[in-house]
Amino acid sequence: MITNGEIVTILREMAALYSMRGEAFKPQAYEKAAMGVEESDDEMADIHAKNGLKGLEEVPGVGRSIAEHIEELILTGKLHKYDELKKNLPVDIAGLTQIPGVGPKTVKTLYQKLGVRDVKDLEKACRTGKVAALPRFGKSSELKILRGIVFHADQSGRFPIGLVYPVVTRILKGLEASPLFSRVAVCGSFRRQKETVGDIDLLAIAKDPAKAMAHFVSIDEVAEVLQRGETKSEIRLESGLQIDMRIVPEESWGSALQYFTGNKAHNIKLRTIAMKKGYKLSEYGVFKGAKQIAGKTEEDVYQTLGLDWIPPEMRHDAGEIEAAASHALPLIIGYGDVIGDLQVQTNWTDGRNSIEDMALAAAKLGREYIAITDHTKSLAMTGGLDEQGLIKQMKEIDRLNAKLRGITILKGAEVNIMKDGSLDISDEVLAQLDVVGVAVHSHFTMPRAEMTERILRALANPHVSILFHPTARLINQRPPIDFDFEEVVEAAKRHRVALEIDAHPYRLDLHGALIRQALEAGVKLVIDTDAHSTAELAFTHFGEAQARRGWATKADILNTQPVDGVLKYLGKNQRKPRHEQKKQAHAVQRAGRGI
DNA sequence: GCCGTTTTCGGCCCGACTGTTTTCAGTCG
Repeated sequence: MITNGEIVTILREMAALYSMRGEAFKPQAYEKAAMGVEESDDEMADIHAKNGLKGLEEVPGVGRSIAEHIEELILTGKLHKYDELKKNLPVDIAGLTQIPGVGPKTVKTLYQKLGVRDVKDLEKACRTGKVAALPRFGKSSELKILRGIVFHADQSGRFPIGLVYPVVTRILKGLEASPLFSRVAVCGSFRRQKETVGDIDLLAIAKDPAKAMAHFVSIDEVAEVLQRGETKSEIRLESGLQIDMRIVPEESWGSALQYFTGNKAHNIKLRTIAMKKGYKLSEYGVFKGAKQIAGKTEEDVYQTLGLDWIPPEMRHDAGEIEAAASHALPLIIGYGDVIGDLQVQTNWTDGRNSIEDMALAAAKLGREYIAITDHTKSLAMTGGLDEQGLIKQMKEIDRLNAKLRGITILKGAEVNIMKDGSLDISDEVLAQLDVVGVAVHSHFTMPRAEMTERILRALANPHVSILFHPTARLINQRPPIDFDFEEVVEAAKRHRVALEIDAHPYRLDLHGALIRQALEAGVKLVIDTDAHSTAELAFTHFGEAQARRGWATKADILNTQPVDGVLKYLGKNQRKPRHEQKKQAHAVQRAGRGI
């Protein structure tokens, strides 16, 4: 099956190919369509299977003609038009244009004049000085391309936000402390708290921009200055992370903040709205003719366009603009609203710290309760606990709860879902736990139908309270498992099982679109850190960001409530079966005693 | 090629930086 990613790559190449032919507006159209596919929550193949060509045409930027292209790709895996265009230019366009400074026109010139087909050819051409000899090229163009190639070879792709968060926070603090800047903010995907960030966009106000820029390009960790101007500069840190800075006049702060936060699709829509109202929107403000009518704050930019202010996490043209226009944006959960953590690992299995250390560290962060959820026995590599281990751990938790003040420790487990959907801990022991999380940790590539069955069977166990990291993806490392999310959501609702937003920076699972889908079905969610050390207990922030992107309110997230509320909700999940079990047990006992 | 509270035709987001040009094309975000 062809994936959205593959379709996006082909549409982007088509855009480049048309651009090389000097076509005027097709390139933008294909670019836009690529963006629409990229932002789509659903696979094009699924949309096509359900609603055919019509369904595809509903994707933003996709019209009749591109929908037919996508259909052809889905059905045959090929695209005639693409092959035809490519015949004249049989080169690795996607690869070449990934190199900074190399765009479609450059690719064309390089092929026609030097026969460059891929990055390897280009590197050779650069090293032999052939590129510098081309018209409109020179020594420094050649060097820039070469540097781009070398950089790309050992560092490609995007960084998980959790990885860059400490670095960015530190740099931001440093710049804020400098008297040269009167204001500094991080924009871009970092401000939107996207799961991964490609580079960091800084925005600043400075009395003396030249001096301020000079300071910026010489901060400690800089490995290379890529660009340096009066109002715009780019640097690369030793870690490979690129940081751009723009300095804007004070009266443009709000519109610049808005503009550089994006995302692109969101911005294009805003500009279109501005245009229709007879305004012009740029990073410098909202203008009516030559007169600036808004832009000092982000709020007044949105207001001038007839919109409520939209939280950055929601800005990716997924209905938020329409909701803002009709004043129907939900009041989403705030940072710090989560007061408990329902997935925490300790040194009883693969965590680094003791139960007590984790509890104390969580209390320090202001958490009111945590659930200890160590792995279970079938996950041998983690030293998973068996029934006896869990019973022993419960006693230790009782001891600590009697001793510690200010935090409640709940008894839990991250119970492994076996290949057939059964759980590897007996119901008798599960019944004694406060929090039974279940999760998939193996056999990730099962066919969709089987995987769905597997999860449904696990959720049907009456003791289960939470489905941990439902898609099991690892960002940049492992794709999500394939299952029918709709069916799982329905089952979760039926069995009163909460779905987890795992805040660990490599998981962030569920992601925004799935969160919205779960909430629309009326399922409750929890935000957990999945911490394996005391330091990782701070990950909650990233889970809250995911929840905000998924339009979740405070009421949608169980662990924004005090511990009693959570236990009550989880208990309801278990009460009936537990009650019946007890009745049964009593009956057995009575029978045994001959009563 | 897409799209529509100005449009089914006629528009299409906007601006900075670089390199190499002697006024601007290409790239990027």
